[in-house]
Amino acid sequence: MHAYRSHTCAALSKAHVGQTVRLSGWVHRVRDHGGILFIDLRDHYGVTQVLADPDSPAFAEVEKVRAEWVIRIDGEVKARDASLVNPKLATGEIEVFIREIEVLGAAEELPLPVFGELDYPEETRLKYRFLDLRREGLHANIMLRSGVISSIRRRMVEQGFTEFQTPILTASSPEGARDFLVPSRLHPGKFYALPQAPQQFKQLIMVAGFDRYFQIAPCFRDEDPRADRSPGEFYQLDMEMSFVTQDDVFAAIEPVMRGVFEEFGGGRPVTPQFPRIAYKDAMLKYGTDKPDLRNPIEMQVVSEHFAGSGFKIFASMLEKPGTEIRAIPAPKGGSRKFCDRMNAFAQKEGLPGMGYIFWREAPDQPSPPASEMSGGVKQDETEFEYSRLRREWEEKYPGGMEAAGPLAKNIGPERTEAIRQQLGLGVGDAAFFLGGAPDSFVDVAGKARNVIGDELGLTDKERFDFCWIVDFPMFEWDEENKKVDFSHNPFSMPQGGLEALETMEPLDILGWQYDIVCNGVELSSGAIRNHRPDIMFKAFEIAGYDKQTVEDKFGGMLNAFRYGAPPHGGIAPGIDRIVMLLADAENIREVIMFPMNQRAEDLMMQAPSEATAKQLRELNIRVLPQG
RNA sequence: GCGGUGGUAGCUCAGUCGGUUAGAGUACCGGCCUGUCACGCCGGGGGUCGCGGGUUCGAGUCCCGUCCACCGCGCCA
Repeated sequence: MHAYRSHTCAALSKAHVGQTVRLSGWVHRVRDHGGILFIDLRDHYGVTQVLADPDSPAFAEVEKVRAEWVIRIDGEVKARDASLVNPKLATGEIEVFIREIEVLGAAEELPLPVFGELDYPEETRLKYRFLDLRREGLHANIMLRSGVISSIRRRMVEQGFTEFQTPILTASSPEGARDFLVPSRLHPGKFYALPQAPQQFKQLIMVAGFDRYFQIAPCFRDEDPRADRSPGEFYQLDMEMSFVTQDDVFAAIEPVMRGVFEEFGGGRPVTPQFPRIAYKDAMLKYGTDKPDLRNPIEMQVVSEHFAGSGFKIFASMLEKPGTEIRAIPAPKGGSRKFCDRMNAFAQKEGLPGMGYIFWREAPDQPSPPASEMSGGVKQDETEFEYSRLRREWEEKYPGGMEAAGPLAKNIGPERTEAIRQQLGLGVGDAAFFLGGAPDSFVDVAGKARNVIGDELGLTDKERFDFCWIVDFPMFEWDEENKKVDFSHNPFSMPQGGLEALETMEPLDILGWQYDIVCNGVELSSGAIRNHRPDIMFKAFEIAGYDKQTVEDKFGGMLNAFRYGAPPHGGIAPGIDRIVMLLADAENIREVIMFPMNQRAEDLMMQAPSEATAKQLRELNIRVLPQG
């Protein structure tokens, strides 16, 4: 028999009854009844109940084991009585009667229990990551990650992509995030940089004629982390293809993403064909360029209903150029309580507030509360005002519907009704209104849309809703430096090519740039690249970089483009975020085997750490005292 | 760098208005228990209340400072 096991802890069933078997694993749980003792024995594959009683020669030894000891047992497979079968266990129809036991690895008192799915503090979990990884949830997430990556590889290879490795020790990139630097021993005073992405390499691979490249690529950026952004390093499905348009890239990657989410999404529906949403439309309808499409709410422009209206704040706002009033419809949000809560939310987010209207059934008797129907009019002078308003409302809302909220009163019934019809709302619904220069409120509008969708239960959580965000602007106005700058990737091809750059208003030029968004999470950015030096110089000129600067910074790639570069493009979906979505994880550490903490430290390996004097000497490096 | 929340037993947490010897569950140790699968019952050990200072007759609790963790902002082409 094998030294450690004849079967895994998931392998035994009724078919093995009567056999003598050998199992090894961790003691998951001990239940000692004195005269009989049960152990749930666990390995990577599953759990098997093993037991002993005084008839077993090993009984005295078995009584000594504790949680998380590693043991090997020999014993015989017994069927359980029908009443004793454990349906929660794959091996629940059998148990193994222990004849012999060997302790392979004892365990001290645990700093972190493996049994159970309680939450524990990050610090403990990271310091004892090997224990945390034994636990069911995290263990499953890591296996999921592995499955996702091999599925991606298979799908890419099936489509004719080839995986290549690109350098880890490379040159500092002048644009983008902060680099990790690695000192060069052979070149005192010089440094390598870890790649922020294999961007330039993959473009060079296209110039080199390999046509279709991909890589599960490690990327390094020395920036502060977030819950969904690990410190320092992360992985991308980096891919690039030649002789393609934007449509070709979509056609290549969309089935991979959809396939992976269908394969690992646990049956949750996946968008059959990813809709394409222009950046401009996304900002308008969703208040963000990474919309959660599970949320059905779409915002609309309603400026016309407020221009010249009795609601002076918006009316006078609209007299300034570049301002707008936008509405967030909130189906089923028609209660004062909810509306007030959302108004408070907007204020917490730094806006003066968020006006609202909500629609409800009109009371049978024409006696709406003074506070709603008559606005600021005092109680004792309302009688006349009342009946007039009442008549107006009843004419306008024959179904017995009335619009409540201060805004409705201020703009009057016609405008209120026009808004209702535009937004397609009815009794029980509400709408919120934000005004001003869109830049000043879209962020809050986008957040409010999320909160409304969540609170009203409009957002279906059991789905994966994908979309492409396309037509990103090539340039944006950099307020800080008072100049035009690239808004995303400077290496993207502008739509319209050189002619657009030469003739159009820079801020109106769109790029062949695109994002994949799923459930409000930006999974990746990509672009059709600018492979023409002349167009590149022109684009950089618009952003204020002269020819020499471009030569100095991107000489390597530019030089390659001078010797026959194919049109090419690609994208790079983030592996960690894909797995997060599939695992329903809020934190990226839940899908990374050995993550660092919020301060970019590895508490288990004690990284970063000081270098020895010898190491520093070899590298010609002196560490400055901390000031 | 800034803001928010937190730090009490190995672990998860409670601790009232500042007042007796700081508690519970779990883990650990001992005892009982032959059908449990979060086994049960009895008993025991275990504390620099993150750290430093202050107010007070008296501080886990209030004040100041500081450290640590997480979350967010800045940052992330």
